Amino acid sequence: METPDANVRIGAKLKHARLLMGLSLAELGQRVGVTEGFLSKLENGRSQASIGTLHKLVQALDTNMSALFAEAPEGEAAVTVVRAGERPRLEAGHVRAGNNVVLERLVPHRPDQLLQINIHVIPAKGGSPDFISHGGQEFGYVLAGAFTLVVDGYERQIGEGDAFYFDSSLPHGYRNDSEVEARVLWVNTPPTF
Amino acid sequence: METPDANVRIGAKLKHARLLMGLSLAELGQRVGVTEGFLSKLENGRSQASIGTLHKLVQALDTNMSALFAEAPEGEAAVTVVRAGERPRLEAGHVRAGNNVVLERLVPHRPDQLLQINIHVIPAKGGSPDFISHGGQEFGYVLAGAFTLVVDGYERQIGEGDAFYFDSSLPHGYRNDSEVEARVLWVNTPPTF
DNA sequence: TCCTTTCAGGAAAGTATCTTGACTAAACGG
DNA sequence: CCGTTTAGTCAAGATACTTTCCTGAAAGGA
Repeated sequence: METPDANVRIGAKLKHARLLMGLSLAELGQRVGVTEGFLSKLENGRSQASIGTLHKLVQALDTNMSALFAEAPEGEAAVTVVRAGERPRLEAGHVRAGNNVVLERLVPHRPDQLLQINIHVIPAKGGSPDFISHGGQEFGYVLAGAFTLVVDGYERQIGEGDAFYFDSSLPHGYRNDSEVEARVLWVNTPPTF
Repeated sequence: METPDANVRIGAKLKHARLLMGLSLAELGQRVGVTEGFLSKLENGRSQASIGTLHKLVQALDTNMSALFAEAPEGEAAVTVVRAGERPRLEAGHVRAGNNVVLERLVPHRPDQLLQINIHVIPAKGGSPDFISHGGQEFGYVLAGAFTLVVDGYERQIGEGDAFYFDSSLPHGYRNDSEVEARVLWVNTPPTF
């Protein structure tokens, strides 16, 4: 009847995983076959899921049971850490994702978020599907490889270790003419597409 | 539909400032004396505010007019690129710089900047001088090495490729207990433009 | 066997936030 | 005056999440 912290802890992890995937309760519920309301209860520790449902959940959320049940190392949810091997990879569902570009989400997507940060993995000969413009500013840092950034009609070659910065209202896009995959850490603010 | 771009730019800044204050459209509207709906339109560049309303807005949002109206540079200068070998290195003059920590500035410091991004080079056995707290949110990505992040009195080991983010209002600092230098890409959303 | 209890999960109403389209009233140009 | 803008309101709508109440199946007793 009472809700021991165990439920709250695993609920919080479920929520975190879901936000990282950029899913709403309804979307996740549809994929897993449970209702929005039940998921809400789960995330807030007001209900428990069966093992079967939990299994489907961790699969849909790209996690595993042991991660879910791992004792919260210390209990402070104040800092969110996304470990190197544990980032959800999004191949679609983002304006920018297309033409084989894969995004690795580094911060969960939530309404009060000021920043939106992903690693854009641009395959050789790949690029953004088209040019977009919106509010805010953006920044990038090339972790590996090189690519061509196109902003407001001007092209620039950006290489490993280089950083760039521009206003999001200018039409922008990119492509990778090289023979190797490029990995770019990309920061947007504010997250309005 | 004269200058849609300007409206979008200002709108984005307004939204950013509002999120920084943690206000909803309704709350801000109540303080300033306009409706939720109108604010929504403003933030999305679908309407313009009068000077009077704008003035009340910047006051409520703790900004000023000139920051709102600051324009992004035009043409080729629109994109700022900082090449890998050409970053200014700051050994002092920054709140965070101390105890041998060196900052490599990735974006030039300008008044209209929404983001502040540096690579923190934390030497072995080095760390931030003390704990600070301010407005906004911050994010980091470990380029190399490992270090210990301390937020709200709670410690976490962060390794290469890991990412983290937290609310800047929590007291935070870091140190490097390891034997090798750590390089962390650090993103701050400054409380003012 | 019957009765009770428990609980995973559903249905749907409720709440909060943001968006949008239709409208109004005041300013402004001629 | 009169037509045109336009800053701003109003209310409906779209999402996303929460909560209350209900059900049906399993698991006990006794």
